[in-house]
Amino acid sequence: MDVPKTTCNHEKKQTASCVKIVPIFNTLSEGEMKKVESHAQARQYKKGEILFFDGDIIDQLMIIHRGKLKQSHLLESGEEHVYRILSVGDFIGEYAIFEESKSEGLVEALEETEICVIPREEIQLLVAEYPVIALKLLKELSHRLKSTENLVNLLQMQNIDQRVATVLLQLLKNTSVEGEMIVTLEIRKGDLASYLGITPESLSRKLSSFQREGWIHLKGQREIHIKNKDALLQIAGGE
Amino acid sequence: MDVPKTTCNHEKKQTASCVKIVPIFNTLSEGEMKKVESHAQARQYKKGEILFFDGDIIDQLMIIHRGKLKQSHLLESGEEHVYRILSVGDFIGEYAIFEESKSEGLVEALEETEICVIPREEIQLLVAEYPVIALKLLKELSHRLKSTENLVNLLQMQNIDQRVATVLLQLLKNTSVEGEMIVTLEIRKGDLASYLGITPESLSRKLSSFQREGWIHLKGQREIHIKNKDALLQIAGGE
DNA sequence: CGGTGCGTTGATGTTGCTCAAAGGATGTGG
DNA sequence: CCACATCCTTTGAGCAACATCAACGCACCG
Repeated sequence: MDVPKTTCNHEKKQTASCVKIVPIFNTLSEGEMKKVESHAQARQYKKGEILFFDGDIIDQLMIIHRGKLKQSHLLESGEEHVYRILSVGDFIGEYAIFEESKSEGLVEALEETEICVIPREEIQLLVAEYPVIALKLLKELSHRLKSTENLVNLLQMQNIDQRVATVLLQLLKNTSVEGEMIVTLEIRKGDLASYLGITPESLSRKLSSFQREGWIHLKGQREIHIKNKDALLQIAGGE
Repeated sequence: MDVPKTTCNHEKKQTASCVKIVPIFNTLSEGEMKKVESHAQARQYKKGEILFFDGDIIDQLMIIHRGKLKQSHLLESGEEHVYRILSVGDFIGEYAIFEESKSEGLVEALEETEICVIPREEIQLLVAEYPVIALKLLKELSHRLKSTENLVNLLQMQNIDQRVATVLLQLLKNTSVEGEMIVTLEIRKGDLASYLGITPESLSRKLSSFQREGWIHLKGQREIHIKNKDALLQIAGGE
């Protein structure tokens, strides 16, 4: 069961710029990259396709080349807890470098997505040959750990206003262009609510109330204009 | 400000078994360990001492040799959000391997604690010379990431019963001996509540109610006997 | 013996979840 | 290109759960 479950799984031989785009490898020399590429394989998924179900065995490193993925925990009750959104350059399966491991939770394509796949044995060889890859992975993992700890901090906030204000400020920092006071959501609001550990209804209400106060302006379904950053900062409180 | 802030900071020259005990290094050969040891320095802290305040610069890898540390985010409001308890073999400052970084949050000794300190430049040299160390670090970080994602999943649960039941089961798995149905808390309940993102009062009430139901039995301030694991499993729900 | 830090318990109020229904957006097939 | 179906979001009303505030108990330590 080491093959991702998909309803439609196109194998593509063209691994072209797949490796070059990725932070983990992009400092290697031209020749080294060629070598890595020879081990990599491209794979494509359509929006809504499931790459892995909870418990599926993962024995390969997978790096996003194009598109977006969503990682979530699925509870028996049917609830879905989104805990990570992956974009170009992000990867999953790093644990497979050491030992066969199982997917904790669901991995789903949020849009047309292309990934690079490097089997376990191959990545082990690569890491052994180019120690710098291990360092790159290490740095990447450190970053991920930091942002996950950030999410923990956010979730430990007891009231919703803080969480929503904080996440808006984070999104503003991470996804908007310099100085732009516009947040563009790359996921639906329901998923954002799940990420925040609240119900979609509560998120909707909170955003409406923020808008009523004049802190923000909701435009369409995916755009949030920040009108009063200071107010949000104050609500977000510490950190 | 690269010196940890402490009220009482004993430097000890005896780095004896400091390195050997630690998972990151314990697969090195005798000679290699000697070399690592020559770069390491032991440091001791008393219960309640603060190793780092939020924003302090960290440019060294620090590995716990004896004792326990607590990492938490401190909010302006005065709230403390505990997100990690470190025991023997755990480390902080792994990010310092790449660049000077700031402490996110507070690091405090929960009891008499001794750590191994390896300055940034030295750990960089060691990693360059022994690539296996990078792999060890990588594995360790993967583990940490997993458990942090676990915490996220726990915090995204909307009702408290689930969180408390889940954490009890986790503690049972991680801290108790084989088959023993006893959880021994290594932190005070207030910190556990913070970890769970709830108030100490709520935790106290929930534990009382679990006891009333007969699921658990509270003995003293630090011992929780699990009387009905299945009931807890059912409450914990999915995952 | 008095002080301090932590845990428990009680009363009360608010927050945010639940259930339900309607409004928009998006996509598909005729 | 429109009509319909489906999915997502919003809004409303009611209620349960949890936070807050406050007082008390208890252990540990000087």
